[in-house]
Parts: sequence; C-alpha cells; structure tokens
Amino acid sequence: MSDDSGNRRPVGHNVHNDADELSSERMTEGPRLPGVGTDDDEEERIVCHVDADCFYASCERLREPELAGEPVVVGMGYEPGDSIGAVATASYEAREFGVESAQAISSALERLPRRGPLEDDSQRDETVDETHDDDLSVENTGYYRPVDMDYYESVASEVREILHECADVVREVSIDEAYLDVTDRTAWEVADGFGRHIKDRIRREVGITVSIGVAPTMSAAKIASDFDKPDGLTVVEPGEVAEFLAPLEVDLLHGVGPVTARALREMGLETAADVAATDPEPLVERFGERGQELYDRARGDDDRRVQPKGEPKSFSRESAFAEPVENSGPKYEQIETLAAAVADRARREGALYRTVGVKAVLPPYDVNTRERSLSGPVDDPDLVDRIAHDLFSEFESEPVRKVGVRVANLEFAAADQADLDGWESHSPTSATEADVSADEEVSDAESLDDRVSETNTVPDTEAETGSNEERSTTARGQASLTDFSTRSSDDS
DNA sequence: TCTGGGGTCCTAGGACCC
DNA sequence: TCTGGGGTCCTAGGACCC
Repeated sequence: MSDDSGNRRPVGHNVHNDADELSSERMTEGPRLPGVGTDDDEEERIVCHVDADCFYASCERLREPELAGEPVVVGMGYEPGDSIGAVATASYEAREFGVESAQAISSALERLPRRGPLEDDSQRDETVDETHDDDLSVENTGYYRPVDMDYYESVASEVREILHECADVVREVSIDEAYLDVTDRTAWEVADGFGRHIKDRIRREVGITVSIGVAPTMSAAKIASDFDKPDGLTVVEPGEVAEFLAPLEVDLLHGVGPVTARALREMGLETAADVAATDPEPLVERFGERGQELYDRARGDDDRRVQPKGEPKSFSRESAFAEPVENSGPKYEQIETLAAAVADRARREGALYRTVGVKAVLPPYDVNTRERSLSGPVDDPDLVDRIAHDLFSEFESEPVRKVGVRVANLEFAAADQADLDGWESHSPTSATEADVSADEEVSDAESLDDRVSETNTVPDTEAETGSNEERSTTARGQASLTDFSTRSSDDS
C-alpha cells in the first residue's frame, strides 16, 4: 500500500483529568486502603501491542525477495488436486484485488489469478511457478505460496527474542502478535520513540515490519496497533483513550464479531461512543458478562495486566473433505489419522489429557461435538483412537464435510510435581502407567477407577516408549478389575 | 462470506453430592 | 413425600480471535 509516512497521533492531546477518566467508574472497591501492598495495581501501565503486518506473506518475502511489492497470497488448498482451502494471509497488494484472509481459495483465485505456468493440467505439484519472466498477462496476477508453519515459527522466534529484550513481561497472543508491559522501560513522553525503537530493531534484525500501538490498557493498545497498519505506530496517552475509541465502529472492538455487532446495531449502538454512553444494564442482560466487558472496553476501562500466556488448554486437529462424505470408511480413516496426530502432539508437548472429543460438521454447516472425560489424565494414543471412534459412530452414516479430534483437560507433568509427590521413588515399576482407561470404558465404576487412575497420574514423562510390553500386561490386569462392571453392556 | 485450521472463553442444563 | 439451596463436574453449543 501507500507509505503513509509512518505514525501519527490520533487524537488531540488530552487536557483531561486523566486519572479519573479511567478509575472513577472502577468497580466498587470502595475507598482503597492506602499502603496495603497487595498489588502494584495502582499505577498506570504502559502497554505495547506489537502486530506483524501480513506476517506469513512477509516471511515468504524474506526468503524470496523478488516477491517484494508484488501481490502475495499464502494459504492452503490451491495446489493441483486440492479443491478446498482458504487464504491465511494476503499481502496488501493482494488485498487491493479483494483478496482477504479466511476467504475461500477459489474466490481468491477469481479475483487474483495465480501467476505461473498453469496452462496444462499436468498434475505435477512440483513445477509450480517456475517462470516469472513471461510478462504477458502478469499485470493482474499474484503469487500463491503454501503455508509453511515451521519457517514462520522460526522467524517469529527471532521477533520474540527482541520483544523479550524490550520488556519484562510479554504475552504472546499468536505467532504474529504480542502484548508488552513496558511501564518500567519507558515513559509517556518518549513512548513513541520507544515504539519506533522496537520497530527498527525488528526491521533491521529480522527484516519484517510490524505495527505498534501504545496505550494504558491492553484493549486500547490492541486497537491502536491496528489504527495505522501497516508499519504503523500509534500512541494513545492515558487521558486520550475514550476519545480515541469514541468514533470507532463497534465491530472494531476486540471481542465483537459479526453476531454481536449486529445485535448492537439493532440496539441502536453503532460506535464505541454509543456503547460508552448507553445504560449498561440492557447490555448485561443481553450478553451476560460479556456485556459488562463490552461496556467497560468501549469506555476505555480495562484493568487486565499483561501476563505471560501459560499452558495450552487443548490440542486439536481437523480436516475437511472436498465434498461431504457418506461412507464410513474414509471418515473413520480420517478420525484415526487425526487421533494419532493429536495424541502425538500431546506426547511431544509432555501433556496428559483427561478428555477426548470429536467434531463432525454436517452440511450445510452444522457443527457437532461429542466428548468424553476419563477419570484420570492419560497419555494413551490407542485410547484416543478408540474413544474418538466410539464418539464418532453417531455420525457414521451421515454425510460429513469435516471431522476433528481433540484432547483437553490437559495436565503438564511438571518436573517438580514428581518430586513433590515422591512418585519416582515409590513406584519404580511404574506399573500404574497402564491407564485404567487403557481398557475401554473408564467412565463407569467411578469409585474403583478413581483410585486406580489417581495412581495413574504419574508423570510418565520419559520411560514411555520402552515398556510397552509391561504396560499392556498391567493394563490387562487392571482391565479385569474394571471390566467386571462395565464391559458387558456395550460390546458384542 | 456456501465456510480452512487451531485455539479460547462463556453459557446453560443435567447429574450428583451434601 | 414433592422437596431447599449451594457447589462442582460434565457435555454441547456458540461466539470470537488469528
């Protein structure tokens, strides 16, 4: 896009009494006890939101500099043979053709045909895009590249390193986005210089551009980083927040999607200012807790502190069929593949899971989920497979356009936890590893299972793979216990 | 918007317990 | 017997985000 000479300050400088602007409505804490050193909550924070510009496309340009200035689309599903898929990221040049992220790849191709030798329908995957020299109808075409997460991850980690050098607390939101608490690293008077410093470092050392928003709250910082994209830098000082937000359409507020936006408009609320000025009660009635949050955010109230992200809550894999599938064969095959992938992921990440779920999307777009929880956390790919299979059987004969498998209720076997419980010393056989669950049902016979699986929580970190033999024997031993109460009803 | 993939959080009803 | 209130866990679905 155009080079908008970088940054600008959005709203006039405050002449507000900034302190109350943010804290006057604040909850009902009552008078704050002075000097009670509960938290450092007291202070105005300086929050910085860093958001890479069309990150995947920028990464592709990094290793293929010829793509600079050209329309670039990164996505999946447009390779010969694939027919489904979506745009993950479009460069700004590509966006001018109407290509947007999340768009079906087919409509993207309509708006911006693919550049390259595609004339013959030879199904060769490899020979894509060899020639850029035939400048014949090149004008309105673009470069398409498949998603390469490993590479993007490597670029992202370079960026992360810089961010961690620039702030004490960093919350990575996604591969291309992070919040920084920079309260102790800068001051409002020089915040834009600080932001520029981060941008410059990333550009110099990594080679991509980011947009940055600096504000006293996370939500305002987030919106600010979006304000002047790409390559933007927007600083919203404490007194300016409400003013900065006021003119924004409601759907620009974080957490307001199409559904909520429509509902708000039906309530006559078009902008953040409208929301800020309305009576919060109907909002709460309509949207529950989110309503209050919405109201607060629209007014610039947001007392969340930037915190590091913490452990993941679930892992999942899903995949869509080119067209709805009715035969059970291919569906179960997919389920199996996904179950294995998910279980493998969990194991690689050192996670135990206590819940296994499946997803079946039926035409037109009917999303169904089923899940089952075990009595204790396990690491057991076979079990994931069996449960997934079982849960999915309900959709066995339905047309299905997409299937998924998920594990949740994760537990990460922390090293110190092992020490704490003294597991290592007193269960050398690790006989317990054989998950109760290793035999079918698990869920009934709670009291029995409970005790057994309690022991099964053993952080089985290593030593996993070697002992398969033992494991299965033990499993069988326990199976007899639980079998007794559960088995007979289902099988046969 | 005829809709890919990987996540998070919230809600609501039911089961179950005390 | 037709019955309070509170708490927690489980499941399904929905909205949202990148």
